[in-house]
Order: sequence, then C-alpha cells, then structure tokens
Amino acid sequence: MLPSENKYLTNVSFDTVIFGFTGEELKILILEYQNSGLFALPGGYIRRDENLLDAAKKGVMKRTGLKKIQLEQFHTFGKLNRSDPESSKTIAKGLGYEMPNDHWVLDRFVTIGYYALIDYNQVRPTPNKFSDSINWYSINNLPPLMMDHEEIVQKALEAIRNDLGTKLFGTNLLPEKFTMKELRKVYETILNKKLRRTTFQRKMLSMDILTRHEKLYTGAANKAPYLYSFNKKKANKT
Amino acid sequence: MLPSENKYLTNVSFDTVIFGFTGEELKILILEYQNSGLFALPGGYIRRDENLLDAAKKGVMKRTGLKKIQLEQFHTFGKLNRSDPESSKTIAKGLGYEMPNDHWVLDRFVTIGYYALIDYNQVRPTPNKFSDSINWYSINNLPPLMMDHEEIVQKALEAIRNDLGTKLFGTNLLPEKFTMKELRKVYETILNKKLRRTTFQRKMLSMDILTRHEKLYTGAANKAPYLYSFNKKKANKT
DNA sequence: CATTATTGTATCAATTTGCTACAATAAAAC
DNA sequence: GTTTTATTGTAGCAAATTGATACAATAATG
Repeated sequence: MLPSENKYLTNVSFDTVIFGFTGEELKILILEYQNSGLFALPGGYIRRDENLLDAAKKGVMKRTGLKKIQLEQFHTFGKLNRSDPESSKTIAKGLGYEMPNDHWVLDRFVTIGYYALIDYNQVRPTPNKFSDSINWYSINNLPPLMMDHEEIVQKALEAIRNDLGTKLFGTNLLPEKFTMKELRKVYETILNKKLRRTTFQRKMLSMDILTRHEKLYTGAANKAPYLYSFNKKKANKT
Repeated sequence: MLPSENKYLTNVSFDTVIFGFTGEELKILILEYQNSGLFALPGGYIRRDENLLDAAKKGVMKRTGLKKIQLEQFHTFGKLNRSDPESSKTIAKGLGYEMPNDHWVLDRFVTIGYYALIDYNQVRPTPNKFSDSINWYSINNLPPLMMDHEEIVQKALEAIRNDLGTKLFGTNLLPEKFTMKELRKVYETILNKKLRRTTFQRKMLSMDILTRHEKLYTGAANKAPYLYSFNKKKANKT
C-alpha cells in the first residue's frame, strides 16, 4: 500500500496551495494525516508516464472534485534539509505500516509548488487514503504545517499577489457571475489592503473585460448591484 | 568519468540561462558538446549534500569565473518527453565513452530553470569537461538547441521581462558605474521596445535609487554624460 | 569661436488616478 | 403611499503621472 518505486520519479514531488475565497477571507485546503497530528499541503509524486503538470492537476482534481482547474507553477523548493523522513515514518505508522528505512519516500525530495484558485462553494474537499480529513483553513490561522509547507504557502501568497492583474484574476475564486463588490473584496483580500471603490470600478470597467448582466436582488434595503462575468475572449488578449 | 549515481539526486537537474549585455544586444552562454554538434544550456545535477540553489550557483560560477552571482529561479520543466536519451548517448560517445542503457542520466529528468544576469565584460567563459566550447550567442540568433532548451530560453526571457522594474535590475548586466543611456539600452533590449529618453531619465532619477558620480569623457564631440551606480540600500527597500 | 551631437531639465499637454459629491434605487419603517 | 436608510453607479474636478517638445549646457572638431 505504500507507493511503489518504479511507478514514480524519485527525489521529485509536487505540492499544491489550493485557494478559495469565502467572501471575507482567503482559505487553503490542508490535509491531516491519520493518527499523526501532522498537517500538510495536498501533494504527490509524479508517475513516470505522466507530465509534471498533469500529475499536479490530477492531484487537485482528486482533492476538490473539480474538473477544470487553473494551476500555476510558482516555485520549486530544493533545500538540502527540507525533507523530513521522521514525518513520513510517522504518517506510515499512523496508517498501520512500518516503513523500511531505505524506502524511497524517505529520501530527499525537491518539490514543485503549484497554486490553484477555485470557487470555494463548488469544492467537495476529499481526503486521500492516507489522511482522515481535508479542511479549509484561513491563511491567517493555519495549523502548524509539516516540513517547509509554511514557507511554500508564503511563496504562493507572494505569487498570487504578483500575478493579480497580469494574469487575469478573481475569476477563478468567484462564481461565474459576481458583483463588483465581490470582485473588489477578492483583490483587497489578496493584496491585503483597501482599494478605492470608485477607482476600482472605473478601472475594471475601462479594461473592457467584463460583461454586465442582470441585477442581483438580495433583499437588502438599497440599490441592487449588477452582476458581471469575465469576458474571456477579450480578457485573454492582454 | 560519467557521473556516479549515488552522489546525485536522480530525475532532477537544473539549467541556467546566463544573460550578458554587449551594449547592443542580449546574449546568453551556450555550450557545445565535443564531437556531437549538440548545443545546450549550461546545467547540471544536484549533489545529495547540497542545496538546489547552491548547485545552480556553483554551476554558473564554474562557467563564468564570477564569484558573486544573482540567480533567480523562473520555472521548472517536467514534460514527459522532454528528456532525450539519444542526445546523452551522443554526448557520451563524443567524449569516447559508451553509455550503458540503464545509466541514470538516460532516465527522465525534471529540470529547474534559473537565469543569471551578469556583466558581459567580466565573464571568462569556461567550458566544462564534457564540452569543447562555451560561447555567447545573441538571443536573436541561437544555434539549434538540444531537447527543450529553446523553450527554456523563451521562458527565461519572459521572466526577465516580468521581473524588470520589480526586482531591481539592469544592475547586474552593467558594470558598477554606467550612463543613463546604457541603462536605458538595457531596458529597451529586454523589453524589446523603445523607451522615451526624457521620461525614462525622470523616472529613474525620481526613484531615488541612483547615485550620481563623475562625468564620462569618451572623446565624443558632445556633452559628456554622468556616470551612475545603483544605491543598493535604497534600492532594496522596494 | 562657430559647428555638431548629445545630455540634462524645464515646460506644458494628455492621461490616469484620487477624492468628493450626488442621483438612482431596493426594501423597510412609518 | 411617503419617508428613511444603505448602497450602487457615475460624474466632475483636483492631484499625480506620463508624453512630447523645447532648449540651455557642454565636449570635442575644424
């Protein structure tokens, strides 16, 4: 039941930071391994017969239940001491296996980091067979993560801050149709600062990447906002 | 003389795109393997007892003769078919070795791409023991590169375009002191477009990251330009 | 000492962004 | 119904940034 060596590349793995937006804050999916108290990013190994990107995509699909996923590679982590064989042994033990000391997963690993931005409400978090839970955690309130996974999360955050605006964004964190306020909230949360309401709206509209739809009547005692969606044809011309 | 397995991580390598600026164009260093007609980026394997970044740094140091090198990781390449065992065999054959079919360097590799920006005139290009030459090639006139190395170069170019301005730049491609015109030329070459002379100068000066030094008298029949250097303290506060 | 090419800035126009104001609601309160 | 309240959408002007032009200040040259 432990992964067999000849099926996978050795010394290489991937880890994914899967972001969701609740409307108020950014959250990421964290696995908890059985009977070990160890928390980790979802990740995995690369089969010898698949592309690196496909391996990562498959991993995210399995954890989220989503089919179409936008994944972006952001950094590869290769410090000498980043791997921790004790953690792997603890995980195996928690599963009821005794891991031999020369098992390949106890070797040193270089891991490629990917981030995914997905619609929080469409996800059906699904643990893998080694873990008994997978849960959303606010990025401001993460459990202690194993190995260098906290560093990986920090790098992912930097990456989405940098990519926001260049690679078209907010899209993937929101449902198909959204209000301008929701979109602004996404930007504010990722950038971790307030944005001017009117300037943001003007900028977004002037970019000519949004399609306006019907109004959204929420029942609130005020003017109803329009719904927008990203006009993908125009948006990709950037 | 072929690299021994137990010293290195398997299935992982690094490749470096080393940029230099001649004053007119961007060039990169390309290795030519002996008696094989194969051109490649400088790269290597990661020793089990060293950090990934150190491995790449050491590689660039050996190829350039430089001690202080700024290296930036930009992308990791992991497509299923990117490795080409035939090339490796040809290289070994050119060196007078017969490579056994089960040799680990013939296996599939995931490679981590780094770029370096260095002072063209300070470099002493030094071939490795497997190659008989290492030369500067204009990025607009590269020889056909082996495997996916052309894709790696393209990604490196994208990366330096994106990083220009955010991560402080131009610095490393120019000598300690440089004129405003030289700095602008660097930007123009990387971005592949003309920049307005006066606006560029105003912008650079207003950023308060340059120190002005003495004038440079070239013998030309016109006003001599000032020399500038980057004020690293202020520059890093961005 | 006039000529020539280039550099460093000033100046003003054009564009973009910051800020404030205000009309247009959607529902609740009266 | 009418008034009240909270928000949305956008206009309008100020402030800041960028674009474009002009011009004084040189460093040789003849």
